[in-house]
Amino acid sequence: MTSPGAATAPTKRGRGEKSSATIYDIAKLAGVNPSTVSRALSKPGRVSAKTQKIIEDAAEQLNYQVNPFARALPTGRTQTIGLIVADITNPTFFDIIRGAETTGSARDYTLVLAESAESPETEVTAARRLLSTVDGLILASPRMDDDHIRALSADKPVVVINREIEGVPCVVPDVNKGISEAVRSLAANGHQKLAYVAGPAQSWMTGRRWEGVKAAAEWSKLSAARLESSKPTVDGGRQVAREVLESGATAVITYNDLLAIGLMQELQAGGMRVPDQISIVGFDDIFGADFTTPALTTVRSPLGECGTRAVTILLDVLQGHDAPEEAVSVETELVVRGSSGRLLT
Amino acid sequence: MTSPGAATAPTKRGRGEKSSATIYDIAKLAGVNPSTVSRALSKPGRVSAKTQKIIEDAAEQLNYQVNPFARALPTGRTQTIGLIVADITNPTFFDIIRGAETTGSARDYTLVLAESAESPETEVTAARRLLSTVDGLILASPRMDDDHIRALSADKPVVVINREIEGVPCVVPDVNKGISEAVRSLAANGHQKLAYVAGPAQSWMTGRRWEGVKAAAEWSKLSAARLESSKPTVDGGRQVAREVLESGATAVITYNDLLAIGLMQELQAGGMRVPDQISIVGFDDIFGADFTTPALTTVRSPLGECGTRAVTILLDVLQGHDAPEEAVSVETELVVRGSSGRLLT
DNA sequence: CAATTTTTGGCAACCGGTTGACAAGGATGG
DNA sequence: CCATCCTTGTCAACCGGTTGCCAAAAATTG
Repeated sequence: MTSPGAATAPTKRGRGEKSSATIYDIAKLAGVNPSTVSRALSKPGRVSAKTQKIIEDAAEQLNYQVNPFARALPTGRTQTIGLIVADITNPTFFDIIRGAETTGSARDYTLVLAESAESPETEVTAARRLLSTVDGLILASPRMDDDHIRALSADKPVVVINREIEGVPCVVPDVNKGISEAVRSLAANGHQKLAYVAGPAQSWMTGRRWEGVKAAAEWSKLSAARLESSKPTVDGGRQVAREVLESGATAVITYNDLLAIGLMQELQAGGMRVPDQISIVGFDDIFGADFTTPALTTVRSPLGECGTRAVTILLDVLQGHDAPEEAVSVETELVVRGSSGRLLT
Repeated sequence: MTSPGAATAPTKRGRGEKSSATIYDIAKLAGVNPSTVSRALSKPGRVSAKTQKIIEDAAEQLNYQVNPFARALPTGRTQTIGLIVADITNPTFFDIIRGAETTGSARDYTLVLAESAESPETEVTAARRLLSTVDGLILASPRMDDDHIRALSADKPVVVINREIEGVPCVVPDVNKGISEAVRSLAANGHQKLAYVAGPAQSWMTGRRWEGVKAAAEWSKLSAARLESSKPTVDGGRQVAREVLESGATAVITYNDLLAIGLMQELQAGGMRVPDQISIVGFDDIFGADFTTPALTTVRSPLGECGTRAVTILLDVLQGHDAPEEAVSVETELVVRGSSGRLLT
């Protein structure tokens, strides 16, 4: 213990006690049958307190760890949940991943991560592959169509984030609160022409957000125009800048923060002053949204909470509880920073 | 086939062909022994081309997928690699995760992710837990001590990113090139007093970077002072701003970009102009480093490549190749953006 | 104290693959 | 044409747990 100095080869493959003990070893040591060990360790109350203790001590002594595969084989339970995101690079998912990982591991579930690279086909493949090795699946902003998702969901529990699908448990930020706050704030600052920069067509959310913006604008008596972006990234934001200018809008709400940041950079590069000449409001409040100058005003979606909620629902379903009938909605809110404000002409 | 219109309940748990076929089903269909099926499917060349074909067709027809658990049980091979990062929230790891996931899934390995929340103990626990279910492990910027890592590495292949450990394969950005570029560039811009803002004490990298800075500064005849930060985040950067000012340095290199961004924000809030009055250089070139105004000059570590290389080495080792004797080093380079430049007094 | 019910532990089959040992069948060589 | 070697498929054991069924033991009851 004290001085490992004379050890032969520290890097050698462990042979001795390393290769983990089995319930058979425990059974021998405790003088009982392997099945009793199995029961003592996984069916609380099934064996007497006395034997339980003996077995637990033996297990402790042998430094026993269940072999997850041996367990999974007959039971199908893997203590593992899968998470598929469209794009690992996209910071929107960072918080979701984090929320899911944290909540999962708090309940002794391991998170398995896969990426679909924004492609519906890759997504389906990845989902199928994962599904066979996990107890349940979380799809964050899935790109595949509803039927595929329902098919997966027929096999094992599935929870969807950022999209509503009839018959599948969903966690969806309720955009309306945040959007109306945003639009009201813009209206209060004297804006009259509003533009919405949309995201990818496969994204269910982009439509949802546009509707919210349209409705809120109507309510506040603003005009709202919808512009399309090539891709929902900083680059896409830069590319849409010209169209924004041409639209004559003085306030822009974008499908996500990345677009907003790119848009702002491009407009500033062209000499526009934000927010004096144009206000920009993003969506999601991703990591880095406050790195910009001015810092980005944005409608925050509690992404971390989405991850957490999704895992919670999933694990509840796995324990036999019913999934919530309706989509679980989490609140969004406007985070006012420097990129939106009064028009100075 | 054509019209499933009259199907009873599409969402019902699949019973029929859903619950996947086994090699026994294939064997029956193909009229051979299950073990022949096993060989046909995993030992190329072991069965005759004719039977091979028959079996493959049958497998196809039954839509066969191996049961990973059944396979893992006798062999120990899981087609899975584990990745442990200190903090999922820290964007430094985003690219590593991404690189690892992409490379892994290209070679049909699934990535399992765990977080240590910056705690050495949690990290050891997570590592132990993961180790039993994966074929190999990647530790990104591990916080646990060398001996723990060697112990893990004695059990299964381990690759370390961002730290060098004798006897364990490592992928480490070679900071010297980037640092000397940075220091030279600062010197060329007339700076004479340099400060380095260090990261957490457990981080092996922070020392390494400080040494690089010290050596390069000496070489370029600059003075270099080392300042400590409370934590390697935006907030930590803000807190260290006063010390930086007091140090009298006109150029600052920080342990990472987060610190640099926080520092810059705080200095700007206090009326300092960057880079006119003070130059700031970060480290890593994380996502968002170019969101700031001015955009952050930084020493880029090719994090994505680190992830990729680590996975490659790991999979090579798993296939029986030898691990590289020495730490694999990937190049760093200075990315000059707006936050560094000539001093205007 | 015997009869009955409840606890508790053991036996053995099973989950779905893998693999060493072996024998039948085919090819080759002397 | 027979001996020999190689190819190819089969048998059976095994990986490490889980679980239904049963019987022995213990606890309860009349």
